[in-house]
Amino acid sequence: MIIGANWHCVYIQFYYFLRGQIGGETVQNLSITLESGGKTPMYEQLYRYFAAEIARGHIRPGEKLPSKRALQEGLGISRSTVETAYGLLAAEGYIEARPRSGYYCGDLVAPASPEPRSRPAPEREPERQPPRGPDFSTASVDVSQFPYATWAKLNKEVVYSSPELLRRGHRQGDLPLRRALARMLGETRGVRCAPEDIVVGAGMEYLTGLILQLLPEATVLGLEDPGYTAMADTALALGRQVRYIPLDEAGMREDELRKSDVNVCYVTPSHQFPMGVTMPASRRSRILRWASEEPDRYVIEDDYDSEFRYVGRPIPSLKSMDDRGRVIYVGTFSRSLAPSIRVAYAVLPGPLLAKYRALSAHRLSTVSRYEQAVLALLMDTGVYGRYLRRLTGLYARRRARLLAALGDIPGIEVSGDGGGMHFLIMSRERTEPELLESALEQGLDLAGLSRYCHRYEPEGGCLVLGYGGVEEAQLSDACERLRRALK
Amino acid sequence: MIIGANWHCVYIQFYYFLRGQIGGETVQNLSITLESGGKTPMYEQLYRYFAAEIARGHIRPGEKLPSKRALQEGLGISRSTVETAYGLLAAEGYIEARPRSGYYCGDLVAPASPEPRSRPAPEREPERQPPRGPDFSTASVDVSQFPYATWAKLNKEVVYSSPELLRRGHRQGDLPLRRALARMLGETRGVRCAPEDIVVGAGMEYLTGLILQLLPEATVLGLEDPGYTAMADTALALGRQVRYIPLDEAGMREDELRKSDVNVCYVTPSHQFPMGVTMPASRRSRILRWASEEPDRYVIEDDYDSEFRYVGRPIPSLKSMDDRGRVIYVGTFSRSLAPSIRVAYAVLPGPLLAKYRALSAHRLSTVSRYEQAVLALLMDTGVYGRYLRRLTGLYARRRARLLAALGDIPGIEVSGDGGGMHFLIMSRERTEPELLESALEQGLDLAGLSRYCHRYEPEGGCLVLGYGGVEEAQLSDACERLRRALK
DNA sequence: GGGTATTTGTCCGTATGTATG
DNA sequence: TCATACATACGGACAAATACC
Repeated sequence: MIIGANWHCVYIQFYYFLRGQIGGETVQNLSITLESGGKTPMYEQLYRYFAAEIARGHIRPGEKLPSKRALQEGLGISRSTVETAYGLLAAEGYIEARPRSGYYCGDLVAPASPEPRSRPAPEREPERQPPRGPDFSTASVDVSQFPYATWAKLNKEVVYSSPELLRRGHRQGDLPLRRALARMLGETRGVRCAPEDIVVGAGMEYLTGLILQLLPEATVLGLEDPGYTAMADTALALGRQVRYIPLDEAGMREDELRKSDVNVCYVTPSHQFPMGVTMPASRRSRILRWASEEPDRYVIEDDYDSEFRYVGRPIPSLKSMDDRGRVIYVGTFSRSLAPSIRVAYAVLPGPLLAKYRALSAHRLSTVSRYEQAVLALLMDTGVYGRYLRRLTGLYARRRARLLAALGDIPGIEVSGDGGGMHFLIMSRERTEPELLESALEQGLDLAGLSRYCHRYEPEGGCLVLGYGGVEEAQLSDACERLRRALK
Repeated sequence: MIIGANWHCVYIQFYYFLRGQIGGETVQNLSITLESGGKTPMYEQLYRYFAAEIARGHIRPGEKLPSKRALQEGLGISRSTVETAYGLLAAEGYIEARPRSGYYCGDLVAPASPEPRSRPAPEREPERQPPRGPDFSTASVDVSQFPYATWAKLNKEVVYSSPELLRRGHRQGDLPLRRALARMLGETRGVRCAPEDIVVGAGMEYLTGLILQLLPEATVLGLEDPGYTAMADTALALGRQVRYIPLDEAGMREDELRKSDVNVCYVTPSHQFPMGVTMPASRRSRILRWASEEPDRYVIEDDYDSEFRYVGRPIPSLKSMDDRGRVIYVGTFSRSLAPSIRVAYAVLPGPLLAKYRALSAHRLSTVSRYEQAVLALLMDTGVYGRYLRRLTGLYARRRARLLAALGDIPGIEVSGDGGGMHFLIMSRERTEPELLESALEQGLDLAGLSRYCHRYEPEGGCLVLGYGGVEEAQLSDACERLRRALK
């Protein structure tokens, strides 16, 4: 850039939206920089720009050019400048005018394929392939029963209901949703809370990040080992210290918790991930006692997969047993409704709620108000409850078929299958890599337990088998492959 | 709790969704704890629970009770247990059975008003009142023209399009949206980027928080003074150091920036908030030069309100002039579409993108995929572009009327009115509190400049007047009130 | 609005433990 | 010790009502 010429140079952006097709074609970015006061008049710069773009095939035959007014406003120049340029282009057949419709690119001079842009796109991240074999990932859930029609109908109602829903909502989430959540949590999880105690946010990761920001910087977070690795990532990204607390058959060990310097622990009592154990009431009250012994101790209760339980009776949530305000309860719709519905919720104890309100004075909830309203209606009308029950039945049948298929294989033990959408397969005779390899030979991409472990070393090989995403039609085949892999 | 009796005690949560009405009624949480193996049989406990709830009016006449199967599954007990309990209740008139429909609360024994729950709700946060006078807040935007019908139609199409949209999407945001964004940014802001460089997130606050997490912990963030206060809140909550850099009539002062120890600065070049100045190309290139001089320096360009510009020519975005990969470009749909649509986007330079990918290995995008798809369609079909042009015209007319109304008032100066949805009113004769008070006398709740200032002290009184939210019907009245307040 | 799948009260056979004779 | 009755708890089959598409 020549200094001095700067003052005569005005950069102008090209303001224009293609009437594009949705699909796989290459994105074409048009961008002009015009100079006024230079030796080339502006109309000529415009003319040259479009002529070149058309000649290179970046604007293709039949494509609509921006209207004169759009260019005028977008570029901040006079309409006659655009008119002169378009006149030149039209005279030479680059474009043709359709009165009262617009200018369209002519079909005379286009090369066969558009010339590539000068700057190459950076290395593409490979897009996700649709999996061919059965999907035993613990992250997948069944969406085949999703109430599409109801969702679409409620959405339409909600959009047309009031312009108010386009304006700024409540930062903790809109009241109807929080009210519905408070009722649901009371009825299904024994969590007595008011809508005022609830914060709604865009997904569990966002919400746990938010909670960690509400806790003092000196917080030492205790995580389950093995456990949910994303929680560790979130904590470390926020600069919080992390300790790994071993589990036993009742969940996080309270004695180990006491030996550590942890002051906030994160647990999944209803169906521990990945071990699948359910924390019994005795351990729950021990953990609560630990939390109540120091003023800044908290328990983050991730009520993971509590919606799905097949054997035994429900155990009350930690939060429902918490009379000291030591439990931060979090839950999500990602697994009960769909992973792409990014709504999670937290019930905050008073001090944290106050800190949240002070911290996020100017913030809004991170969830679209339309989606909040649809969800609230879904719960209030009972559709969500019925859907949950149907899903539970579906998963229960799927689990039963899988367990039956695995039942008579010698040397294999299944555990953690009382609820949720995954269980563990343990083999004393074969190691995890051996198991994974023979699964891969059957076309099964399974997960080993070790990826969730920090210090813990399982005896023998362990696989974590999620069945939420296994399609019903593939189930027989999936069972067969599993049997062959594990035999 | 009696130790020893623990082993015979099984807690059971009441699993049940009301077929509720949507509305203002008090939330009623029901929750049972049953004991099996004690001396009272379970059906009797159930019976007593419901009888008490009905007698207290917590379950009201005509209300539906949970189905036998819902209770059976939810409580993990037998259906006949529920049946016995319901039979007793029905025999005594508490409830009545409607075959093949459900059990409903009878209307014989209900008290006039429900007995309050034992635990009182915590102090309620006052819900937002709808403002009566004209809304001159800078946070409000005009949603009267929002394409409701198109939004609802596209949403329906999207919901029915594919179950794939319920599954886990791309963590940076789905490709169609990023592709549409890349094209739009190229066309309107000269930002040449690939969809791979874009990260979509739930609102500007979330995204800036994310970006700050990608920057080293030792980062010192330079903010505009006066400026957007939420950015400071976000940075401080994440434990980042903050410096305030003064402005001049060209935006953030580069000389002051150099004097400071800042290595990442946050600027709003297109229409500075709140001063409303547009950073000229010369200052932009100076800021860019500053950023390129040290390896860890970055500029966060918040292209705030760049969509709306009324005078002069567009100035290219900083990002479009950035050939060293020093600019993090961020934008949002909150102001161009609606505040409740929580979608913002960032264009990350290579190293930060790599860090993002490493950090968020297991995360998903925080925006609902349905909403992403609708937005992509809105852009691809040109609806969004046309809507933006219509909005620009609307705001331009509104601005003109306001400026005309203020034009002949002596002692008043207007500035920062070249674009966006707000401008500044300065008075050399009256102080800010005086101005605010006389505005309040006219029923106008205006914002003073001082609330956005850290060290900066404006000469005379300054008001920040946002006109995005002033309703068209109220405009004449609003002008009149303003004139009276400022005279 | 109409066809289909699911939900729901009802009825009924079964199992287990306890009290009674 | 054994037979019987009863109380309590469990789950399958059926047809109507309802929800969902």
